[in-house]
Amino acid sequence: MTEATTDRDRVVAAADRLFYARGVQSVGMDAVRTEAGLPLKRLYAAFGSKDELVVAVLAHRSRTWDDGVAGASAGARTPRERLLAVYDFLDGWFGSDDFRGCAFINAYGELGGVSPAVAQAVRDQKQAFARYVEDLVADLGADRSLAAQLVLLAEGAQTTAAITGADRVADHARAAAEVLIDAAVRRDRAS
Amino acid sequence: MTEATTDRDRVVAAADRLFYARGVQSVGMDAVRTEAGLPLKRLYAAFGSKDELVVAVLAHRSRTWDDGVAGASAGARTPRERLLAVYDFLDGWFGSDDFRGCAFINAYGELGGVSPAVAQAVRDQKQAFARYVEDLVADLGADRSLAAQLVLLAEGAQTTAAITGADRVADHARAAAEVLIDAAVRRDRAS
DNA sequence: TACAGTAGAGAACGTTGGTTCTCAGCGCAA
DNA sequence: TTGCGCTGAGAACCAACGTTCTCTACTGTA
Repeated sequence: MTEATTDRDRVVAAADRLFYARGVQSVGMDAVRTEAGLPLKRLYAAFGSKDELVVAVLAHRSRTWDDGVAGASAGARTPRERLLAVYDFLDGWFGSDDFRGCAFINAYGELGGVSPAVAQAVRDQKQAFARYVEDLVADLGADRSLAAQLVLLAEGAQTTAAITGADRVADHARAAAEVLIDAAVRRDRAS
Repeated sequence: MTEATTDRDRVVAAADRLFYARGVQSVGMDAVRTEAGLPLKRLYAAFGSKDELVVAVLAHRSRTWDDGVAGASAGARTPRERLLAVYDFLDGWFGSDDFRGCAFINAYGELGGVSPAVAQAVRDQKQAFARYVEDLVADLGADRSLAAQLVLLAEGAQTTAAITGADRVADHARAAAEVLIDAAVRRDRAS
């Protein structure tokens, strides 16, 4: 059981690297096997099919995202700071060498139309993030629609950073978020 | 030459429908042929390879997007209205039955890592849109960073609407855009 | 040493996909 | 009418891929 878990981890890590860099369908199971350094038999013992593996990779990415956001907001003291920490997290991520956009958005574009399991996994992740932002907005005492707006900025930043490769994308998102938060809080106080 | 042009149009329209609904790599050339109602020979006479076809489809989408945005802003009188018209255009698009996100973002996620031609086509489209917004922001007399912020909202709206299927996504983007525009104009006046 | 069970490496299998080729049928000039 | 070039339909071809199978080598045990 211990070895099986280790196999799963190794395969997921390898597949994640390859899928993220090249897309899912451009990567054969043989490439995954080579990257994981495992015989095909053990790969298929760990995951019965490529579909299963894709879903497992997305689940792993989901945990990584949650940890990253949580880590970035660790030092934040107020809901406002915790909200803005999301964009700081994005900023760090965008700067990494292998950054190629949001793996969930990429997977959805590639497989969402043909794989219900993938589509669902992506929806779950996006819903969880929206929920996270909504809770912080609620803590802030602002209107729920602020959360939707802040989510749009985060999503847009991810695709824009991936495609254009521009730096300062996260800065723009953060600056916009500040304006929106302040406006929402002011409106809230006024009413 | 006339027939060749018609063939190209038919193939591009057919491929666009299929690629957009299912992703590029999930659609075989045979399916394109069937959808276009053309013999394979004429298909390959019009486009030498699937890669060429993909690029042509993106170019076609680009024109469609430009026309859509231009059409939505036709009745707008001020730069502010023209900027907000972008989100009205998105709103109408999000409501269409076959909506499945931004074809460029989808293509980038699927093929950007392996096809330089696709990656470039996507970058070109996004850059053109950014330019369009920048020009309007300049007309407005606001700071250039406002344009970057408004682009993020539009991009985020497209992916969020596609994945979550929520309605009112474009409304949230538009509302946020109004706040950002007003704040930028106010800041501009103050300085 | 002899043997049973297992694990690794990669061949093999069946399918699919992109691309090319074949061949039958048709319009048309002499 | 006869032959010629072209067109359409789909078979054929080759490569790649997901998945399974085979065979060899090795480990541990009596």
